[in-house]
Amino acid sequence: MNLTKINKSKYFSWVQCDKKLYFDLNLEKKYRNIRPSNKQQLLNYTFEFFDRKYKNLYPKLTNKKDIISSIKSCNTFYSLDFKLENEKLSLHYDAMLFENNIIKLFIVKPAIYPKKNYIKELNLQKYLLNNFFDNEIRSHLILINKDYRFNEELPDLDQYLNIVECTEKVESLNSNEIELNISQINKTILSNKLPNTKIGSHCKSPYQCDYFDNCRTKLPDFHVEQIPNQSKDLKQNLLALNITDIKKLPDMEYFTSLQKRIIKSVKNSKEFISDELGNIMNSFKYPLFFLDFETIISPYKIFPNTKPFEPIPCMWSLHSEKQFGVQIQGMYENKIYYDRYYKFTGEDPRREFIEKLIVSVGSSGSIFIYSDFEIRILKKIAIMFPEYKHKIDLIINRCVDLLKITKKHYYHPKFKGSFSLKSVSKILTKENMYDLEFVNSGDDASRVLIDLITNKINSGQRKQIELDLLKYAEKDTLNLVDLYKHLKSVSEFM
DNA sequence: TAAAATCGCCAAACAATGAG
DNA sequence: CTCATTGTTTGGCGATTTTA
Repeated sequence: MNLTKINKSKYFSWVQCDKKLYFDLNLEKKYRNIRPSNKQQLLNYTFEFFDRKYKNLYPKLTNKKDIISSIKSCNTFYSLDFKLENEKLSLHYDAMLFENNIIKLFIVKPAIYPKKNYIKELNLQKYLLNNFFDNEIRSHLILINKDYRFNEELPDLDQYLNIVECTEKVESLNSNEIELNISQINKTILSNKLPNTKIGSHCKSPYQCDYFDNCRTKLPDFHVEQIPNQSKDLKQNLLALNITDIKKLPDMEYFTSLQKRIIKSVKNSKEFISDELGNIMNSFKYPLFFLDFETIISPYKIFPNTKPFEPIPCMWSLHSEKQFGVQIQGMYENKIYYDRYYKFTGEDPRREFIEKLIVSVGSSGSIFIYSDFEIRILKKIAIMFPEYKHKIDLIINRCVDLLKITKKHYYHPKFKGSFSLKSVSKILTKENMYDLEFVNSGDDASRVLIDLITNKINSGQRKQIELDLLKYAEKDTLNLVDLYKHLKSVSEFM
């Protein structure tokens, strides 16, 4: 019988959760959420960097045989993008350098600091190398220097790439564990039975599992994992209690006030409305604005004069209610206006973004936002365009964070412990389903936005995707309007 | 009485959350 | 990834109390 060789993806699937590996092997691809990798461009940069540095010094080897014989005979070389395997493991290596009898190992990651799971990856690669050679191995990560400033030219790789040596961190890990893991993984693969692993923090760490929902179909609607801000202690206590349903929880002291409120609301199937909500909802000044920004974030250059991972504002959406509502045929109706800005052409939108926004929000009235994201972006813009700093500060002072108000003064069992605008919107009566073809979440929106701006979308689909994105952005601020109306109406009965 | 244990307070460190 | 915010845990430090 031929054992399936373990590769990196299988190994780390299992490390996260044995059930995840089972699903990887047994569920059809269509049920899986395949995300496009962000890594290729950085790999290309790395190859370019190594070629430029070592092409004239050392031979560049590509196949396993040459690599093995060169190391055995102490001949320097470098090698990019190759595969190494023994009878159990098959791994892909980004880059390697062999000089002074030392193997230098490199893994490329579009990130800015070395994370624990990257170190584990290096450790696995090192383990396989140790199977072939006794040489000293030094481990490195090729990351991105977040302080690098893109200019008109191609990035200066000496500055842009951040090569970090992690040998010590890798050596602090236990490599006996790998051997054990491998035999366990083989057992899991061979038995091919669904493991009955319970849900837990591993479902999101280090990455949110593709099968997150698969493991939750038969669980109580109000599972204790939905209780937010759980401390380590609380997690342990809940585990020890062995109660998974919030409704069955006994009264306990060690919950925070927010947690207690949520539990009470779930148990009574009743929303929570604070006494002060009414006053707060009556304290805002017309005209009312509802504002949302869309930004793009990328490790790579999109516009000159930006840094890696710096959010670049490209689009805003603004609903407004100019005056107090009037009664129309018995219904309390307010006229809502809509205004927006966007630029998908590939030119830097930042100046126009702020200039148009300043005009549109005028000089008075409360501006509702959700989270402080918009404020933070505005502060950055103010640094960039000091001539607008004063006007921007005035806008910031008019901002009201509906997230903060909601979290403190309102709860509905359907929030399921989450105060994100998406879960909060679920209680609003109007049809709020995100049911567009291309854009159905904030994630989709930012991905699509960046694809539009960097012109990665073919012209056939472009029009439709633009429309979807615009509709999505409009819906997002409309959700904010509806949330405002909802909070106002529930507080009026108090 | 001196050393050890305990307490209270504060600041620093850490973790979780939201947005994109 | 970032960054602000909020809440929690941790560590330091002196003062007080307990113990041998």
